[in-house]
This record gives sequence, structure tokens and C-alpha cells, in this order.
Amino acid sequence: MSERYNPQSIETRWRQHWIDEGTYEVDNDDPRPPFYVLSMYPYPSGPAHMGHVRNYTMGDLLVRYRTMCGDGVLSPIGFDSFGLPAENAAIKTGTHPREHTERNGEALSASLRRIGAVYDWRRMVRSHDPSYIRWTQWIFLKFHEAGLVYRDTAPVNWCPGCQTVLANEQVLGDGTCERSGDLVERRDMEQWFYRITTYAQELLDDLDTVDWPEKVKVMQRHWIGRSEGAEFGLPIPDDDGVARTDVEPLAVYTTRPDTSFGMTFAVISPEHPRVDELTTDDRRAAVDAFRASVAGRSDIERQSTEGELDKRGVATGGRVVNPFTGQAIPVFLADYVLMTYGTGAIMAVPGQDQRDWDFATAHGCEIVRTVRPPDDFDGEAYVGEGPAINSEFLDGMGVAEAKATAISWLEDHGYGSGKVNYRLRDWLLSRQRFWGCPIPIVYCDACGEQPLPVDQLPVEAPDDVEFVPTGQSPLTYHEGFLSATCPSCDGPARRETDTMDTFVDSSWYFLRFTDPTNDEAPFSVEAAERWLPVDQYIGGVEHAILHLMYARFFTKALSDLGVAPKGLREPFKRLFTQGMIRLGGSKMSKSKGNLVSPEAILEDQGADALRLAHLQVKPPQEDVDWEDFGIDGCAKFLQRVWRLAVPGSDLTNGARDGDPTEADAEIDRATHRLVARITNEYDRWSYNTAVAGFMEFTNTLYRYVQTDEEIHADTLAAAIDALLLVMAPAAPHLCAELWQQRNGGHVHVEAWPEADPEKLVDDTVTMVVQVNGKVRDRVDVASDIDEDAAVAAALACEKVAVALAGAEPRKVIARPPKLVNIVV
RNA sequence: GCGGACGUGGCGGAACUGGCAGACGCACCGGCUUUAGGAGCCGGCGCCGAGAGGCGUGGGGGUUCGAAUCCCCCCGUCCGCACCA
Repeated sequence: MSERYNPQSIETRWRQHWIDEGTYEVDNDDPRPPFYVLSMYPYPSGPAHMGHVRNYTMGDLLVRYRTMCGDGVLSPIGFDSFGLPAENAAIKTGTHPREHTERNGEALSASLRRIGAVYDWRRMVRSHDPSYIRWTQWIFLKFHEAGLVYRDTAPVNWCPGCQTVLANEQVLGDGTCERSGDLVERRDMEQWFYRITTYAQELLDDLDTVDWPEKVKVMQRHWIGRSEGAEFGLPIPDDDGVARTDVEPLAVYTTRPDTSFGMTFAVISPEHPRVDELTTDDRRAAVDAFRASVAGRSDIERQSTEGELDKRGVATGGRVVNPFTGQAIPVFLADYVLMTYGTGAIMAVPGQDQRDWDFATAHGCEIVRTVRPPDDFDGEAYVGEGPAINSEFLDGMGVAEAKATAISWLEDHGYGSGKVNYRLRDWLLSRQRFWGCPIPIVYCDACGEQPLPVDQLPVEAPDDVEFVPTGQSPLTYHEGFLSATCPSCDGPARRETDTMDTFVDSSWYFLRFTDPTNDEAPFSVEAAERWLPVDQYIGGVEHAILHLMYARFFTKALSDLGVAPKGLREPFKRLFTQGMIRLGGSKMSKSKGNLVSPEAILEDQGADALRLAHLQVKPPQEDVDWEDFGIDGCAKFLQRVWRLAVPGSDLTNGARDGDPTEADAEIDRATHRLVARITNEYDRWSYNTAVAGFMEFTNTLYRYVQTDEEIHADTLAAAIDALLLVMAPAAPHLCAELWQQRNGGHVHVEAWPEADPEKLVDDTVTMVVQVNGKVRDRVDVASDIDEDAAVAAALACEKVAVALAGAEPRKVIARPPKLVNIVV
């Protein structure tokens, strides 16, 4: 017997071969049709864990498959190399984040190569490289110039213990800091924003143009949260309850203007700027106490549905006029009214809104129904369809008509107008951190906030900083970094010390990959035109909202600014989100400490067995339990393939020339069916069944070589070569080695095989014969049998006669050649 | 609460368009092979039944000649959003 398959001896050689030969390097003038496959660039956290293996195996399979299909596949890799973990490590160990990050990046690169993933390594892009920082800052300035960047105060999570701002993820469920355990406060600070809301409508509309999982689209639509309604003013009354004209009315937003006659009170947010003005002297102490208690509560606490409603709101003593009824109604403060949505003030209609109903009940407010509920309705607030009641000129109208009429009335009387609102907020991009892209702004006492000229880019953070656990960015202590010159007046200025959210870096890296060394622009329009949109984007569903929304925003804005092609409105044509890996029932992650390292498996069974196990275990989009993996089974299967395909194998050395038999014809047809099947399964990401297909076919070939008298070399060679071709994207090393030993050359640059449609159908097929929908018999018939013959064959079955027991068929359904159903 | 996905053997799953339920793998059982290995090869393996046969895709109803697949109700699991006026 020839030597057994030994993954170690061949995998190293082939990995090197792909790099040395530049098999997966592709230039921008490559004559082949362009195809862009992109796996989300990883945060460099050190050697790969199983989640990486799963992710990058899927992407690699596609890169190799499309390459064999004849495309010039752009397969780049890079690192999302800014971010908090490196900075925290720096504080702990004193090592500069760059050193830590680059070392981890090298380790991850090595891991990716080790599993056989192939990239055009020449196109490596890392967020922290000065050549990338430069263009991230350039884009910031471009957006700044276009009015897509602004500065404003915003509430942030402030940890009094760490004396710093925390990201939402660093605030635990109970509202405390994950590091110090202190109760996190809300604090207003000056922050930078990207005006993503400008694109809210387009971000919503264009979801219809991309081929993404419906789940992700639904999440994005919800996040954008478009609603239609009306915004109008509630006038402030004088002591007699008559609307004053000399005071600005209180603006409210509602999606139910049709219910306005039922507005019996108004509620404003505790942060609303007009609280003081609306509060009467006798209520001031209570209102101030309420606001103080709200400020001390965390967002989580504040947004929980629990808690007594009478304690969650307080009367201001002030009143406003319902313009529809002319009645003066009380104004309350409640913590559930958010300053960040609509106008920060609402009209309350308890009859049609359950939360308003509860609040009205708790605070003794009047309840007036303005939509007639059905007779059998026994709930409280009624939110359904029905005729308007108690609403004067709206009475009798349905909800839609009443809405439109109410809006017209508001417009005619100058109170307000129809309004579309979005839940989407502008993107707060500044972070009080060191290890991120510096914001290219200086502050001049004379000229104020000044964007830097582009020829001063990149603004780089200095290396000679000390990482001490003060909770402040080291930049704020570094005089050399802080002092700058004002670009307007040449006077002294102070640099911005905030850095950008790392989501900024990941919002355009896929564009940089198309033209990674360009030093005239972030990328050329031509390069982007050639490769974008990405044909297949692959990543975790955890990025369903933020990253994907931000990247879409960047693409649209860059396109409008002429940086990206005019017609490029979406960055990612198709998106695939693969499932995560669980161990012991919970998500495999560094923080949970339940990572499984692929090292031992790679050393033992090899990369191809591990890849195959990842592909086989479950449909790619589903979450998978590590306990369900069958590495040994896959390794055993690869041994079987090896034994079948390796030249000189005891299994196949009995093959000789000769006239093809029926067994040969059957193997030939099976071979063509395999090719057709795997092509289809790769195209629709059904990798688990593709692996089943390899195994099934291999079993068929084993049967052929072991049970037939005569085995023919031609038949066998064609079958095995086809198997190696279709398996090559999944098990690249083994297939490359066997192909070379058998045929010479390189399987991965071979053309993808095509199935002959004529060979996909057998001459005879098994037809199912049913009586009353139950299978009673199976008969072999010609595959081109006509309906009459099929029925005749069915009626001739003995078991059918038994089942019919003499009864006359009432009806016969024939679907030749698959099935005949006899109904009595 | 709202939205989404899903529920098939001992286990992971297959059945793409309504047409043979359980492909393929794991586990288990049996056999072969001078064979002791992390072997290899062949076979069996939904449940009940001696058999013929019957039952069977979370439960109940419906559409259909025919339903794992389509529709309605219920139960359960997972994920996302969570006072958005």
C-alpha cells in the first residue's frame, strides 16, 4: 500500500506555493471578469480562534471557487487595528499599543495562512498605518467641508471612578462600570458627530436594492425607524386659559394627529429646555427633585418598564392649550419622554395609547376616546382601526382620512404641519482615547475651531507617551502633541485630543483595498468603479446594524462628494452572515474564556480536516455548538479520498483499459451529477450538503472499485479528477497535492468542470406508485415515459391491485416519470 | 411587549419548486481482515409489530389526489429591538 495521507508534509508546501506563485494576487488591469470577495477585516487579537476559522474558511472557499470559475477575484485582508483592547493592554503592561497590535496582527496573519486561506497580501490595509490614518482624516475634513461633520454637546456615560467616558458596552446591566464598579452617570460633553441622518431616507430606501439576509434588513429598517405624523405647537395659555400669541407654543410630535381631540395632557422630557418656564412656583421644588432623581438614574434603569408610573412623572403646574378643543390642559414631566426623539414633548391621548392611559390613571387625568372600539373590545386604550368619535369635524372618518384631515387643519390654522421623523441619530464619532485615528482639528483662541489643511495630514499621535491608568487619553498630557499652529492666523492653537470611533476606520477600508497604495487620494474612482460594490461580503451578524449602516453612509456620502463613483450607492451587493460557535452552551469568546484554539487540530488532523468539519457541521448561517463538530470523521474521509486518488494505490491499481460497461456508464453519470450538484450547492452557500455530496460520491467510487469485476481506468480517472476539482475549494491542500501527483500542474488554476446535461438523466428511473396518497409500490420505468404508459405501469402492479381490492379508480394523478397516484 | 428565525431518529442535520421523510456524518450493533490501531473494509440502524402491515417531521385544525414544506390557532426554543410619542 502507498503511504498514508499525512497533512503535515503537504500543507506547508502548498501554502508556500500559493504565496510564491502569487496565485491569488490580482491587479486592477486583470483581464478576467472582476469579482470582489470580502470577509470583514478582523480586530487583531492574536492567533485565530475557531470563530475566525469558521469565518475565513467560508470566504476562502468562495475565493477559490470563483477563481476556478474564471474570475479575477479580489481577495484582500487587513486589520481593524485601532481599538480599546490594545490600549487597555498598554495600561496594564506598559507596551505601546502599536507593538501589541502589530504582534497580534502577525499572529493572526500566520493563523489565516495556516488554515489555507488565500489573499492578495500586497493589498494589506491596517487602520493604524499612517498611510491609512492620513486618508481617514482627509475624509473627515472632506465631510467637514460638506457640512456632514459638526460638534455638539451630548450626554455620555461618565464613570466617576475612572474619570472617563465609557462606551455603552463598558456599562454593565446594572448601570455600573465594568472596571471600577462605580455607578455610571450621564454627563453632557462636547462631542463630534457625523450627520448620518441626512441620509436616513436613502439608507432606508436602498435596503430594497441589496441582496442581504432579511433579518439584517429588518434590523436596519427598525434602527432607522421612520415614522409619519405631524409636528405642531401647543399654545401657552394666560390665566384665563386663553392662548397667548406672545409666547412660543410648545412643539409636540405625534403619529396620531387624528386623535388630537382626545389630548387631555402633555408630557415633556426632564431635559427639555422649557421645563423651568413651564413650571409654576408651587411645583418648582417637586420638579427640581424629580429632575435630580432622573439625572442620577442610569439609562438602563430609566428605560426599564418597571417602576410606579406616579413616581416616574411629576406635574409642572404649567398648562398648554389643545388647539383642537381650545381647552387648557396640564403639562407633566416624565422620564420616559426622550429629549432625543421628536421634539422632546408629546401630546398625551390616553384613549388611544396604553402608556398614556396608565399615566392618566396614575395622575388622575381625563380620558376621552376618539376612536370607537369594536363592541366586543374590553381593553383600556384602543389602538386599532375605527371611526373617529368626540372629534367634531373628524367624526366618522377612518384613521387614515382623519390623520390627513387633521394635518390639513393644522396647516390651515398655522399650528404646524405633517412631519416625517426618524429614530436614527447622528453618529457620535469622538472618543476620549489614545489608540484611534486623531481628529484633524485645532482650536485657536482667536479663530476658534479650525480644520487642518490636508497637506498637514496625517496627524499622528506621538510615541513618547506614558500609559497610566488615569482614565484619560495620554494625549491630553502631551505638550508636544497639544501645541499647534492655527492654520488661519498662524497664532498658537491647541490640538483636538479626541480620536475617532473605530467604526470610522471600518467604514471605508473596503474602498482602500481597491487601491491600497494610492497617495494622491484615498482611492481612485476608477479602482472603486472596477471592484465595487463588493460582490460577496461575509461576516458576523453582530455587525448587522452599526458597521453596515456606517459603511453604507460613507459610501453614499463619498459618492455624492465625487470621491467614490457617482453611481455607487451601496458598498455591499450581497451579504452573508455566518453563525457563531458556542461551547458549553454560550458564545465562544475571549471574555468568557471558552475559546478553543485550532492549533492542536491543525498539528494533528490538518487544516483540510478542520475546514471540512466547519463546512459540514451545520448550515453556514446557523450558530453551532463545538460539541457537534466531527473532526475525526472528516479526517477519516480525507484518508479515504487519498487512498482512492493517490497514484499506485492498492484500491485502484487493478484498473485497466476496456470497453465501458453499464457500471462505467453509471459512474460517468454520477460524476456529472456530482459536478452539477456541487456547483449548485456552492452557489447557494449549502456547504454542509456539498460535503455530504463529496462523501456520497466517494462511497460510490469505493463500491465501484471493490465490487465490480472489471474496473476501467478511464472511468475512474475522470471520476476522481472531477472529485478533486469540486473539492479543491473546500480541502485545498489535499486536492492540490493529489492533482499534482496524478496530472501534474495546479488544481486551483484549473477550470471549474461543467456537467453535461444529457448525462444528468438516467435512462430508467424509479417511479413511485401511490394509492390514495400512500406509497404502495415502486417500478422502474424509462425516464421519458409518457402519461398513459406510466398509468398503465402503475395499474399493472400487484400491490396496487391488492390495495384497490377491486375498487374502480376515481381519479389518477400522473407525474411521469416520478409518480402516479391512484385515487379511489 | 414588538419584530424575526426555527421546532424532523440517540445526536448534528438532508429533503432546493407541495410528490419515495431521515441523504451525509457521529454514536451504537453485527461481520470480515495474522489485525492490536486514534486502524481498514463490508453491512445494519425512526417507532410499534414475528410478519403482513400500521404509525411517524412540537400539538390541534384546514387547503390539496398528495403537506416536514402552504394557511389558521396553540405550545416551545433562539435571536434582535426594547417606553421612539
